[in-house]
Amino acid sequence: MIRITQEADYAVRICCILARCQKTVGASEIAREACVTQKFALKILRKLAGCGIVSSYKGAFGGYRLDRNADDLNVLEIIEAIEGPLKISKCLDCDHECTKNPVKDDCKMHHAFMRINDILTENFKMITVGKLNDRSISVDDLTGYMKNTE
Amino acid sequence: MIRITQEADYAVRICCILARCQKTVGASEIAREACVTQKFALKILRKLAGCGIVSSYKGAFGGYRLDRNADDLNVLEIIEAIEGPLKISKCLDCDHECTKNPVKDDCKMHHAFMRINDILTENFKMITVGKLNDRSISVDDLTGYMKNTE
DNA sequence: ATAAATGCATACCAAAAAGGTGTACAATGA
DNA sequence: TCATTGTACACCTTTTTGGTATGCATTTAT
Repeated sequence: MIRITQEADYAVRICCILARCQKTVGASEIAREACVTQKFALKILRKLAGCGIVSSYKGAFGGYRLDRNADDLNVLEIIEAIEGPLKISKCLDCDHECTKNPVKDDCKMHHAFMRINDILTENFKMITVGKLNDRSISVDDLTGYMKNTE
Repeated sequence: MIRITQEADYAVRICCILARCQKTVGASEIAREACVTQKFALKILRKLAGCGIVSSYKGAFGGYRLDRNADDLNVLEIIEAIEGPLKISKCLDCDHECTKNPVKDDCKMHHAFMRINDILTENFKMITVGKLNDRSISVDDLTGYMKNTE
């Protein structure tokens, strides 16, 4: 159903929260802020930590801290940290295998999906955590002018 | 995982096949061409028929026929015939309810997702069955120049 | 040292969605 | 009138999603 997962959605929200805090925050507080259970927050935070988006600190007064500048951290990175590389079709999973069509050049849909995938990728990349947190920014400014991939 | 369903993928392929045939084709032949079981093809074809994309004919020598001009039938319509309206986030499902955030204007992600959704919609709309079938068209021509939604 | 506070790793589970099948029926046309 | 086709709908199985449980490892305050 071409849909972002709840987990990735939470991940973006969590990054926004951490960007606003600018300090180490415990998982329980993050979970409360993001309206998600602590267990689930921990699972998400571990994935973000694994990709170098957040740093984790153990022990008393430990927690997580955003490891990146809010304006350099984009939504694509966060989504891919949770869901893996963005591929809108099985067709794009492996370079040498199209759905029911082994010859890549014979599968026009492969090219079509590849193009849509690029467009989606580019646009997620343009939305940064900084922009999401900036309440003064207008909807149209979120992705900026569309780049033509040509 | 932000992915087109296999069913929608088949649906597009089936429309491409029907566009090339230009005649009434039985479900069994369609299924064979699309490399899918007949039962599943029938399910897909019924959805396409329900949306007026194909017409169905019962009885001996019955089958399905594309009810639209290949150049006017775009991939968005086919996907939506199968999966329903394109909504990349739960956030967009109902106008008055954002995930864990009842006040729409407080949910920046709502706006971000809305914008991404529009971009995706526009681009799927630009890919027609005619273009997919036209072997002389280049990858870059598939969606044409990107429109800025501004 | 040691206890409390925290994160880590892994396995597990339930619900939902995706992908697909079975059965019985209805319409058509040769 | 019967073979051929589609229709309707309920059902099933597998995969993905969303989330939990358990036990362990690390850190810091005291």
